[in-house]
Amino acid sequence: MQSIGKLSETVGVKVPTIRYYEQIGLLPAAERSAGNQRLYGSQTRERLAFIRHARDLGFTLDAIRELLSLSDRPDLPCAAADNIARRQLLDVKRRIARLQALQDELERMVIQCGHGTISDCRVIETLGNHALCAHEHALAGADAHQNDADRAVT
Amino acid sequence: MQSIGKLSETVGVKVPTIRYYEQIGLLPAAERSAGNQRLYGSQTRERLAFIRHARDLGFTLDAIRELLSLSDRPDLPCAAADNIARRQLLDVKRRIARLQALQDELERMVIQCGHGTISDCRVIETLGNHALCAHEHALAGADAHQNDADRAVT
DNA sequence: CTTGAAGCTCTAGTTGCTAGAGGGATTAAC
DNA sequence: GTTAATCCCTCTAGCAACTAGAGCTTCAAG
Repeated sequence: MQSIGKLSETVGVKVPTIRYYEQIGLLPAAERSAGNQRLYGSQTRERLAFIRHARDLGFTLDAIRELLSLSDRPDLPCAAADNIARRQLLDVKRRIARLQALQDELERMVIQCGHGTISDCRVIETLGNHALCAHEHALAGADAHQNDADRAVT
Repeated sequence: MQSIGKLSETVGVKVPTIRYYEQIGLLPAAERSAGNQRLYGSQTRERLAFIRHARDLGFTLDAIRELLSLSDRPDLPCAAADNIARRQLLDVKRRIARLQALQDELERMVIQCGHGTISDCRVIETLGNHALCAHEHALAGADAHQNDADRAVT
């Protein structure tokens, strides 16, 4: 049985985050010592490691919740888990594509900077006048108004 | 002079977002009509377009605040603006690199899925056991505990 | 037995918005 | 001229996924 601090250390998740996961029901309520301190066994440790790993791969807590409930039912077909992972993969691919467009634009901006004064700064000018852009990045594409997922790229 | 709705439409920023920008001081307090409704001229419209464009390129509101205050002083050297853009570019590059690692890992997970039951699901198994990963993505690298910027990748 | 670290609960803050309640203003049709 | 629809106003609260801090208790080492 480990204290929350030890668990934090071994799994690599901060103490308040572990408490937060318990609070939102991702982790079961921990056992307590005589003095009301949380104690963890190997089962919760593994669950936390699972969460940590999935977070590292960019899954949302909601997706992780789903994956965890799937992993509790080993007899079900794995299509659902597969789908979640595929969705995540698509999401990652979309984000990469968008970031790459941003990278191009930023590179253009930075390269063109003549290091003079603000009044002829390419960075400021390009930001102020979208027409100077090489391509469209988020603006005026298929959907002029971007959605949350697009915003989340930052 | 435009109403907030028209401004929203022409610039492509939602009405509550415009009010929010005013509230946090990114936009000046708008003029008001006799009936207390906001009215906007071309100057604020341009400022908003600047903000919109910079947001699209992934700049934080703080960075945008800085860029805006720079653009108000055309006589200053443009090194500061250049630096902000360079920082942003580095950030984008780091994010792309990290997302690409995630993409690889997710692809491996998905490809190996035998479409059997959860009990032999590669997705679940890989998430539960980080040792199965091909490389290290965020875990156990130079710094075991990831920082905010890494998290922000989602 | 004391001291300092680690733990506890609770509230509030972060970023960049978004949603909703409960009202007033404006405009177009009739 | 009025009425209905649509806009706009302010204010508060909520989202994800934590993080930080206050003010307290418990534990482990010396």
